[in-house]
Amino acid sequence: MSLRYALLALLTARSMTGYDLAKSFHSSVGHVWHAPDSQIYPELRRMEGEGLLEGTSTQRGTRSKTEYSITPEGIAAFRSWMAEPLSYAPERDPAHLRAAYFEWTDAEHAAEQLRAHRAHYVAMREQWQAQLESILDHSHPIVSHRLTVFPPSEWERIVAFKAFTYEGLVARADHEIRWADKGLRLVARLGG
Amino acid sequence: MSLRYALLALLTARSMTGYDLAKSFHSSVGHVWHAPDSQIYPELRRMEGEGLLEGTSTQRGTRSKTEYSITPEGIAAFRSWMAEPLSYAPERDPAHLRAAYFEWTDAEHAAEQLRAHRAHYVAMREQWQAQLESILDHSHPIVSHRLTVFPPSEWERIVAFKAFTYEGLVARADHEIRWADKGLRLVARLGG
DNA sequence: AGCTTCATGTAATCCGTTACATGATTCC
DNA sequence: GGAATCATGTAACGGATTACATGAAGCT
Repeated sequence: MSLRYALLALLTARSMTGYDLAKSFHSSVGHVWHAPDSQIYPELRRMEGEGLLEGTSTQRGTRSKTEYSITPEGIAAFRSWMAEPLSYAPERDPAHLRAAYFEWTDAEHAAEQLRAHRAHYVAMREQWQAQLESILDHSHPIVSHRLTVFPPSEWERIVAFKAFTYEGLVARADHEIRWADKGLRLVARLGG
Repeated sequence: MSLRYALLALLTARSMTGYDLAKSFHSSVGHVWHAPDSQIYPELRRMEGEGLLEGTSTQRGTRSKTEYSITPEGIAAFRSWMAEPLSYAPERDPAHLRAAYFEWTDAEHAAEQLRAHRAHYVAMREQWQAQLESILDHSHPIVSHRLTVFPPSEWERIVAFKAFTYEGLVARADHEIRWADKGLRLVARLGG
């Protein structure tokens, strides 16, 4: 359900073809809300059908591409989603589920899982940190373009909320890394 | 996919009827991996069909109940899942997605979301903390029963890994609470 | 001549969500 | 007599995953 709002968010800054949108998506909001292309294209179609987007197809030789722009109804839908209370999905955490039963495997396997957990969040942390830095110094292409289409009075808010978001994610990654390290020490102490 | 392993985990300690299993589930593993009854019952059937569980139906008047016990194949499946590397689901975080675009709503709505985020994790923290305490002092009914069926040499590991799991979740809740507080200060500073 | 990028998807399947359904028994 | 608990589910739907598919244009 959030996918469409992530797409609308991008389209508030500029119109794009499905392909460009998918690319922008992967290099920005996609770090917070992942979706594969195979979900993006059909969703754009559906949104067009519901009047949230307007699509203009252009032919170029045999190939066609569709440029999507957000409609006033799309903006209204995005705004009303923004004001709606969020509902929190019930917890479903495979890594912690695993960890709770580590006594069912040996020290080596348990340590391996924890190293994988650590590595995963180190990689995520890197991505999020890179996003954060490019947001703060305005070098992020999507954010910097957004600043050109909105008045300077909004710039601080635009940047601050995105920075706040990614700072939260970086801190979360740090927490997961610390948790994995603690687990590794525990496994080492308890042995196999 | 994890649901069945969460169910197997419970059944490694004792056989139970579907109903009792569902109840145990909600008061233990369910805090890490949520599932509604409507998912649990059919999953048990499927697992029985695959030979991971053995079900014995007993009639009591007009009603019947099925007692499930884990089979050797079930134990093997659980062990092999425990040794398997985990695959990490791509990030999909509605709260952070929202926060990234707070400039699209007013200070009051943004603050409201952050207060809801905070309240959600305060409630989760309480649950996780309660689990943690009852694990550490062995008053948790499911854990304490587990200790009676496994040799004392395993007790330390059984308890330590569960405590480690819930400590991680408590710390995560703390992090989310701090993030929300930081957001509230930011919203207050930037105004509406 | 071959690799990357452009430009789109379809199909099958699975997992999970939501809402609804039923009726007996035991405890107060 | 009424509420809580026992004891199960089914049905419909929706979102996400995985694998696969196609083929041209442009750059080296």
